[in-house]
Amino acid sequence: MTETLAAIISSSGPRYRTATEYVEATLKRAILDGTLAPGTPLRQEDLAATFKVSRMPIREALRQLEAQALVDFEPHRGAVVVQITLQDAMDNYAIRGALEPQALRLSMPHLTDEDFSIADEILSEIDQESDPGRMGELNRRFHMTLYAQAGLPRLIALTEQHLATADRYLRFHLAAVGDMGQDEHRALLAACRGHDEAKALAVLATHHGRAAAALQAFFRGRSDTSL
Amino acid sequence: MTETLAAIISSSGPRYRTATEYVEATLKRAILDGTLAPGTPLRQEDLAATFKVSRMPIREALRQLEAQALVDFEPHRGAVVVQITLQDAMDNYAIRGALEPQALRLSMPHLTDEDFSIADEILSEIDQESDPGRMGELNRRFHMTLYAQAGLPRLIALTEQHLATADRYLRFHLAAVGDMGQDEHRALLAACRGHDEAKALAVLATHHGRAAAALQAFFRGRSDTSL
DNA sequence: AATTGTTAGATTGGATCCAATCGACAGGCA
DNA sequence: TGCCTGTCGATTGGATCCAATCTAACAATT
Repeated sequence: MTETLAAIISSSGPRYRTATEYVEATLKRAILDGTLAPGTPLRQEDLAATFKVSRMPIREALRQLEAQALVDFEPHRGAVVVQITLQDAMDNYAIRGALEPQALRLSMPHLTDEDFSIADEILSEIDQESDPGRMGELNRRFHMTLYAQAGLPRLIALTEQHLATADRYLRFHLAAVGDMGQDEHRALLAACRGHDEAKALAVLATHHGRAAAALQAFFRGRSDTSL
Repeated sequence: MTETLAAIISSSGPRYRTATEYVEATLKRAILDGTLAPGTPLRQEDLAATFKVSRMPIREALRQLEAQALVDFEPHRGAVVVQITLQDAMDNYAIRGALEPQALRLSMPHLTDEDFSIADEILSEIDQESDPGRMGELNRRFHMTLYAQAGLPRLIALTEQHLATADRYLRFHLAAVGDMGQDEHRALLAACRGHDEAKALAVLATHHGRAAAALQAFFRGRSDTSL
């Protein structure tokens, strides 16, 4: 874990205002993209050394991640990256199955031609991409583009957060199915272009249903339901 | 603020495992029930003195509250209780308008007679209650009773969290309307008893719509949209 | 008089230190 | 042998300390 994490750290992107912010964002990315596997214990001392800060910003960052259900905290026993369970995955699909249609409904009437062409472009990129991590990001960006005009920042942020945690499952889905439903993506985009709300919502529901079913199948092929 | 907060602290309820847990739960309750008004600056030193702990557990608790969008953090300027804006309230209604029907749909088929009688009892309590803070809690418990059998812990927790933040608006709603829709509560419960999913979802949508409209009216009667 | 530069106090961010708790292992005892 | 218990190292929870930054008041200059 340490090498890869150190690599992420040095690959400087945006500048952060505080160490806590920086640690939180980096750890979050590492958990979501699988660099930090489920169940990994997060030793404060080790992380402090890796990030070259004291334990305090680490602790604050871990608390924030706890509130986002990305790490589990057990008093005096430390934090671990939360496991991926079939239960949690289904839970996530149920939440997104509620939030995304709402976001889409509110956003659809205000989508612009520019939004549509951005979405088009993302779909092309997905076709050419093979790296699962990057595909997850593109998938998320495609969906969020369609929800972006909902006009309600909290709803949008919440939806994005749950789409992001789905990245953790998406890699298994990809392993099982091989594609991520580009046909449905295109059908969804077409329905949005045509301002056909009913059609768009139906396609979105199908999209979610297929993904959930694929993930269930993946877990059924395994002995345990956690990982 | 200090007196009331101190009262909350001394009114010992459950025992907490760590000071951080305790501070977080107490601050959260104080923010949600209005003891800590929107915009209140949260000085770490003051809170530490009030809670009789050092600043560190305070900081960790504040970070968790930040992740729950209950306090705003500005680097080197401290934390303040987030403002209540019409925008945020509408955002909250949109989120609950997505989550609660989903929770109800999944829970309804598994509701037991005991659940129904618990819900009955809560409705009676609401009738006899006049304190706004306590009414908010009872309202939340009524709704959550109907969602409790959804079987998906994250969905339930997320729904409860957003119902809880609604307590912050509920007092204005109560001030404007005077009652909290007990007729609709009873209609909703009856529909659940009769396993009439369509009816229950329709009543729930009406319930939300009325509440949102009342809150908009309340804000329209004011010069600004924040508070 | 208004604006800008400066400085002191308050407050937070981060580091270091100490105390409390947990886990593992070794040894005593039935 | 199996179980209980006590001790020790590792690790976290919490306290204290120092550095960085912000705010506000005041002085100086135009």
